[in-house]
Amino acid sequence: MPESAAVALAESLLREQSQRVTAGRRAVIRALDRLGGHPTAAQVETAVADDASGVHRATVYRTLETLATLGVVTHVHMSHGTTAYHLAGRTALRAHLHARCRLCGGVVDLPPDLLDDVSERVRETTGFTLDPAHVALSGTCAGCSV
Amino acid sequence: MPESAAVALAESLLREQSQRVTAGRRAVIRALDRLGGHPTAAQVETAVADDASGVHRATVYRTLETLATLGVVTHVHMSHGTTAYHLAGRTALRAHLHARCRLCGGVVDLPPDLLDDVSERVRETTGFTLDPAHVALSGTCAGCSV
DNA sequence: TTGACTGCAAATTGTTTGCATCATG
DNA sequence: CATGATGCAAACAATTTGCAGTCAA
Repeated sequence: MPESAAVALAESLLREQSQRVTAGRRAVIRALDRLGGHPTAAQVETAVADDASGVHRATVYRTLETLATLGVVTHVHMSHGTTAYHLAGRTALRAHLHARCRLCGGVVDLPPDLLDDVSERVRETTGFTLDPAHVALSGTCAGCSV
Repeated sequence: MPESAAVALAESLLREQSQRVTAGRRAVIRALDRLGGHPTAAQVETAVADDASGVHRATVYRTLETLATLGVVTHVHMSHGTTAYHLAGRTALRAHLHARCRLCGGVVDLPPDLLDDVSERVRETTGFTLDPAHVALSGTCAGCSV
């Protein structure tokens, strides 16, 4: 998906759900698009400040939460207590999984179906329904394992 | 493992590694033993206060960290940013996994080998080495799924 | 005795909230 | 022009740190 297309899509998703497209929200969406990867709210805040200054920290958090509930962005909780966000492309019918390197903090994407059979097994034996996309797994990445 | 045995074991593990056995540390260990389950640092703090008052919050955190590095306790990071602890029994050759209900906050234990083949697959394909015991998986428990 | 451990208070980090004001739809 | 979004400042929760005093070994 080309860069600005993701931004346009996000804005139209807002309008579809009769949400206001404000300068702050647009700045957050642009920042997410520009940053790519899995930025934390704090990183988005910094990026927004670089772009369109005057957008307050609280607005960034409120906007990210709103966008998440509208399905415009996806969020993952990281092991050390922060939350990472990224734009949910139209093609992302299902959110992929994440693993975060405990040493360098880098995040790698994992296939969405990675834990399907494990989830099934857990549900059968314990009644617990896993939602593996909601938290990042932990470990050490290839670069840090040397 | 009987209750006081776990406490005695923890203290001897401290001595073995030439660490001081102080009143504060003992209170933390007793609290962990008494609480059972997967208490957070804040819950341990409260329990310690009930038992032997005068132990400071900072001491509880420092003690839990020390005990963790010494292998006396195990810790798991929860999705909402807290950390849960429990005494690492001698028999726990390998730490089991955890899943936390996003609705009620309850923690269920999962078998240690649950993600063995998934981990293997991830390592082969991406070079990332998972450590699945380090973070709690997320989802909804049987009771909250109704 | 002495260095590790503790208490205290204050700083940090990440995030949220109440309220008055502002601007989108 | 009404309602929902924003800025601001202050509250928040969980955790950490510097420092001086204390105590286990």
